[in-house]
Amino acid sequence: MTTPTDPSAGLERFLGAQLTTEPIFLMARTASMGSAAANRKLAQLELKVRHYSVLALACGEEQLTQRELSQFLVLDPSQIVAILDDLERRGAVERRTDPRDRRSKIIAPTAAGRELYAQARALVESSTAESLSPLSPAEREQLSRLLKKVAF
Amino acid sequence: MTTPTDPSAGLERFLGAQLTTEPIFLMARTASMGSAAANRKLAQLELKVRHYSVLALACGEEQLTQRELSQFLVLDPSQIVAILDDLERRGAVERRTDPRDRRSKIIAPTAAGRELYAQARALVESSTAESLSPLSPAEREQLSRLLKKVAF
DNA sequence: CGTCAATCGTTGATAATGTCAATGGTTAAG
DNA sequence: CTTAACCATTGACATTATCAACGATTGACG
Repeated sequence: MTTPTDPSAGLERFLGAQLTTEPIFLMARTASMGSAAANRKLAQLELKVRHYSVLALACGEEQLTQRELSQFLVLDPSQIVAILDDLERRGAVERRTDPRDRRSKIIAPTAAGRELYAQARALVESSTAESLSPLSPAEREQLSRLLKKVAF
Repeated sequence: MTTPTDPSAGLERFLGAQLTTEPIFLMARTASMGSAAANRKLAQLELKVRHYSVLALACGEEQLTQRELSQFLVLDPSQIVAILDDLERRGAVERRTDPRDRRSKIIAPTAAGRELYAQARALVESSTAESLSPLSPAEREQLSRLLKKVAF
């Protein structure tokens, strides 16, 4: 189970580079590698992290409109449309016009959607477990905590 | 100096969502917002983070070939070509064929390039300062440390 | 009540990025 | 001297990002 073209090969020489200090670079790199890894795993369900994220939110407690999805995921509303078209075509979610505001639509998961989410979630979990393997459990907690603080 | 369309508006309702637990999502969101903010600042120098990153590495101690740049930045070699075309056209860097292996080229900064880097760096610093404002100095250190551990 | 501005999802056009195969020049191994 | 591998580059193509416009709906205000 070797990573195809491991990006961290013989780069030790440059670890002292000033860029390595910049959080923006570190975040870009980790996010890039992380989602790439997750995408590889999710491929067996014909999903991408984008779809997974939307599905996850749809399966949550709170009901989200597409507008809220776009804000939460930092994606253009038009992209949400595309993602939902995919998920709806697969019968994983439904669009229900919000009775309290008939302009917006609430995204609701189907039974199959919840099932799909469960499987996808397991894959993502294993993926992040691998990605964060250089960290101790305590450090992973720390990382999540700090990221969450920054993200909102 | 207000952020155009602040993505963190009235999202408190969803902070309990399970997605918020997933590091992959948190990293994607922070990286997305972070680089967007940095790009806005760098725009006044007609730069993007991509260019900044390459320029930064070029200005570092170690000499990098394009191949090494592509690995370090997790970008396809062809994209490095495009970025270097931009930077070289601006007279910020030069491509020098590596005397020890005439296949590869070493990227070297010009005087103007170093000057440009200095300005860009200041902008990026201020951008990350804003992005990480919810964190204490100690926490920022922590975050960088953990990210670096994951990134390599 | 009726206007009018604002908002939502959607579509479509266009730019920016990502991905991948193929090429000429170069190198290392045998 | 041949062959396989590697590098930068190009070009084709897919994915994603960005933005303007539209019909439908809402809320505010006269």
